[in-house]
Amino acid sequence: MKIAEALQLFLWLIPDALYMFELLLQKINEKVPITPEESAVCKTFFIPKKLRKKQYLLQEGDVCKYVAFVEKGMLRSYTVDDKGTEHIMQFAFEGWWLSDQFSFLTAEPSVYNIDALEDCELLLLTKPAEEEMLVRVPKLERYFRLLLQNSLIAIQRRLVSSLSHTAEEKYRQLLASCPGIAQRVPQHMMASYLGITPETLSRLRNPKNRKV
Amino acid sequence: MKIAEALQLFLWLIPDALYMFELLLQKINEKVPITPEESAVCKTFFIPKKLRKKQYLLQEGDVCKYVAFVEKGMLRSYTVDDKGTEHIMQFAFEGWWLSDQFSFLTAEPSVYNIDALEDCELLLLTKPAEEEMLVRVPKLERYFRLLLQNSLIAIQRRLVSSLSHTAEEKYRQLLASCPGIAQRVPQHMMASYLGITPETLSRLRNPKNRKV
DNA sequence: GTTATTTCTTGACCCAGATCAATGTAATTT
DNA sequence: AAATTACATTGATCTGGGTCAAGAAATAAC
Repeated sequence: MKIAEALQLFLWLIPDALYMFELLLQKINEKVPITPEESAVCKTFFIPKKLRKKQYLLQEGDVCKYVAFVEKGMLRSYTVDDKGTEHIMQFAFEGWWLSDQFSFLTAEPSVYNIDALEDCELLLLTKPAEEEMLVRVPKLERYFRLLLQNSLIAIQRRLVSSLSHTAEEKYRQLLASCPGIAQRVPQHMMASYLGITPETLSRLRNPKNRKV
Repeated sequence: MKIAEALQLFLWLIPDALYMFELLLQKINEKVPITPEESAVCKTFFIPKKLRKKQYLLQEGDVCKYVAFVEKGMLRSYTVDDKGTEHIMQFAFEGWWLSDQFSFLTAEPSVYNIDALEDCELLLLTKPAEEEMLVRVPKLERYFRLLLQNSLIAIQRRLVSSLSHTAEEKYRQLLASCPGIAQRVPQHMMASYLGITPETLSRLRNPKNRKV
């Protein structure tokens, strides 16, 4: 608790870090209305962190110590296979959470890399901080359960899509579920996310280039 | 609570239903050791149910009211697309849990069907029963979190596999992660689970039939 | 035991998407 | 501004797995 109080004081002194919580609190309130007092308590548990483009938040082999809330910027998680090919598992934009749940929960080394695709402002939460926070603001249990639920549904939908849809259908579904992604993410990364080659994605975006 | 007590008494009168809890309690104890008293409390919340082969536990459009623990037998969950093709999402054997988490949690109509592939003995848990049980035996919170965690990891692994492996690799991975499945599940259902056609699966099982 | 269904195998053929390769076009770096 | 490096397009060609069709085995039904 001493550390949390010191952090609170620290944040007070740095106006820049103050409005970093805006989006987080807004997102929480959308699902679980909380009082200003609870908001204040909540804030004390997060570690603000800025990440420059291309910097790692997590590297394969390390234990994932944080779940990250994205206030600003964009990240991705991915694996690298034996041939050196990257396979993107997830993107995360403003208002999204990202971590390796498995490594975070079990404290086993992660098989994922997470890095910044743009300069980022993050709010990090450690396991002990999360637990203490849930004791102090029990309402948030619900919020975190909803998050887990949503990610389970999203990944199920993606699995079905990858098993029974064509490349084009998968691409359309991605655009629909995440509008604006095409403007921010390089094409070859979307291809990796969809499990298709960059060439195929390019072709289906420019129907003129289709084979005869 | 009255209902739970009545149920307890009822079970006492039917020796057949008594040993139905063996596997469940064993599975729980593997992950979260509980006392005999806690076991006894735990038992009162489950509804034993037998299901004949081909009977439904859940039909598309209905709300999923139960999570099911499989004491005996085997089930599957699946969707049917607009062309009438079945897409199998999951199998569940003895010692596994099965439900549509999304429908169960949100009480919205399910998009899945769940039916029995063999005669089954199940233990059903409703949402209110689950909540009450977790209050009475808080240790189980951990058990259920572990379950959710594991299913998230399993589905992630399957997604990676479906995006970047060949049909043969996916099949091998299925056999490895679920030994004995080939002896119990019809081949065309494994094909559906893997997102390939029955013909392709047949060919890769009999390498002689490979094309030249 | 015979018939009907369901499941599995095998063949011939086709196509979506991969691979290989070359060129064009931003972005970064120096 | 020139030079690297990273991304995107386009073409030519190949292939894993799909589709269609017809038997063969195995189960279930009567």
